Amino acid sequence: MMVESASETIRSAPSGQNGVGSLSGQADGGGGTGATGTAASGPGRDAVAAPDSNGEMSPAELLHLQQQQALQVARQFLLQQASGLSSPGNNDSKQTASASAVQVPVSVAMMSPQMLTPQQMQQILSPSQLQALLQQQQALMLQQLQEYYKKQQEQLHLQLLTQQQAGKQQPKEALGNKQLAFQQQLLQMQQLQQQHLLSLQRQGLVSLQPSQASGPLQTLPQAVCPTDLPQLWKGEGAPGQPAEDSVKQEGLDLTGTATTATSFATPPKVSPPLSHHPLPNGQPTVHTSRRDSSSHEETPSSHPLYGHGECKWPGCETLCEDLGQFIKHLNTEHALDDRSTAQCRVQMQVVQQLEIQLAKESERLQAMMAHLHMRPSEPKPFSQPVTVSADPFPDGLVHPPTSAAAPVTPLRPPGLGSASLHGGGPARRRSSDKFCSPISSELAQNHEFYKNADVRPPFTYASLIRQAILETPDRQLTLNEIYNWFTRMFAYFRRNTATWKNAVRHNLSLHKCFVRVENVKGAVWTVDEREYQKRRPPKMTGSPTLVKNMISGLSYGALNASYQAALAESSFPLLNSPSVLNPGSTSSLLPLSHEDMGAPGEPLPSNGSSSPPRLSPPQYSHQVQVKEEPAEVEEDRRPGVPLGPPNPSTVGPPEDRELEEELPGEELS
DNA sequence: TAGTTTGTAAACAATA
DNA sequence: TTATTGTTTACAAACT
Repeated sequence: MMVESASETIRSAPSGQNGVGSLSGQADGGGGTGATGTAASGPGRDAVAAPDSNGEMSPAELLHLQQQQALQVARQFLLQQASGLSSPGNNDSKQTASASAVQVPVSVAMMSPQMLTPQQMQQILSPSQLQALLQQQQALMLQQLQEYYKKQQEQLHLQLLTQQQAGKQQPKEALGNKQLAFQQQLLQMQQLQQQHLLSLQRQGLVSLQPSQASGPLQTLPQAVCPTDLPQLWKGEGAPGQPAEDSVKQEGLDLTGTATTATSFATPPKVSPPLSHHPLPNGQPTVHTSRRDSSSHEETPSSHPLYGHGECKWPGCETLCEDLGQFIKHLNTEHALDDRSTAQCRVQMQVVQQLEIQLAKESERLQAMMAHLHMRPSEPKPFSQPVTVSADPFPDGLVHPPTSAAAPVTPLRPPGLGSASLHGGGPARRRSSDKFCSPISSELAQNHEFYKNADVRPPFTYASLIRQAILETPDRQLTLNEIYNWFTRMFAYFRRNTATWKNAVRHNLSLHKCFVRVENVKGAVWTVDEREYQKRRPPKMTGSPTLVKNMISGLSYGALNASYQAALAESSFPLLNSPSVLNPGSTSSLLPLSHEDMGAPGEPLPSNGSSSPPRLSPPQYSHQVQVKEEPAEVEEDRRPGVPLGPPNPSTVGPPEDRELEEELPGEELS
């Protein structure tokens, strides 16, 4: 990404010795707050189609705006439809259906069609209930759809008229583009409507009967289609302006307005083999499906492009007495030519776009439903950390989707004071570090946030370094890996590299809790948990029970894994207690320090016993074996042998005694 | 108010 | 020679 390359640029700049790099880093840090590429490339569907800086709206922007509005309403409708499956509405059809005393469970009502299959519904409801419900929902949805699309199209029509009046002095071509955009918007709504109904039909919620298929679906466009709309397509294909060009233009507009439809940038290069009336083969459009499902089967005298005595070709409302006349009209007016091909392409793009948008909206809806569904089991936002991939964060919950399915809102995560947000000058994070939740859970919770938002994490360098190290199975990292962890986890650390890297190195050297170990591969850094705990004595202001739990939690939470492995054989009384010797509880608490235990009042990880152990005992032993040529290096660097370098042979009873002496006292002080 | 902790900057040395 | 890594000192700000 841009950010990476930018940071690499800074990094490659002369930095280390003379501090030149740090100067550049400072200048960088002081100024461009939030103007980084991270923010721009952040999660977001909002990052699409940035509007022009000029005040006037281009047709593409207008179209985009309208698409957004339409989608918004459609989304609401979808949600409404999902939640209102049996909600006691005031609808007429609903009331008629309620005569059959259909009582649908609330749980059913809360489910979306995506969540509740017809089979499940059949299990829940009796056949009569099911049928009544289906009929009722069908009528309700059709009516709602009708109303909704009517409204939207009326609105469009109004806007179109306004545009026409305003654009009277404008060149005809520009006006044509706008009209085309409007027409396309209209088409999109039609398609959305049809597609929605089709999806409902697929799910068995709506049985698209022929009469209904040709009812609202076909009457709607007609009912609300403004009289001047048919001229749009005709005008668009007027002589002197090749339809292909306008479509290309439109294709560009689509590219600009499509949210994620990258395929629009490359419209189909080969014109699909067009016959006179059918749509292109293989095109998964609603037209095709609808034709297959309804029109062709039951009424051979009908045509998907013909309804209510009108030609349903986009933009054409030519009145045709009968089907024969319509066919004639179709063959003459909509024959295989450039214009028809172009219109067909537009339609294809419309359908494509709608499919993508529908998929996105469905995905969003499912994520929302999933989120709402799991909410009751989510007692406290911060007390229950969430799993992030393989991170060894203590948890026991299902991680809510943080990917595209659930876009991360770049808001300040809860619990962060304003001080945690980076601003000018050095950030003094102690307050936030003190008040914030445990770093692991906080990180887990806001992993995506910190990853994408250019926000300074409210943790000290020491705690971050420790977290980085503890996240690895080996509990050791090279300096460069620590760097990478910082940049990977935090967008904030993708800039000012000289500054924070210096700080990292400084912290590594400064704090005794970070132990440098010579490995075969080179030097790696480990965490001496005991030293880390010493660093900042916890404040035991909670209830006696809390303090007690805290102490016991600390007793093994603060221990390095390897050290625990060694201690497992020792006679250390506390560690020999059943709870401590329980591999499950031990491992689940392993990454926690007193800081991770949270501030007083926060739930202790004792309730994390239900969460699965994060590391298996073999992993501990794996950690033990890491350092091959260590001990002497350690000893002459640090006065006391850290428990970080986990060689069982070097870790012995003296350590145990030391721990036995120090631990309770230091934690209680 | 003094001491501590933390962040930042910088100088310097060792090493790849 | 250069970049990276590691150590150390100094200073300022926030906090205890």
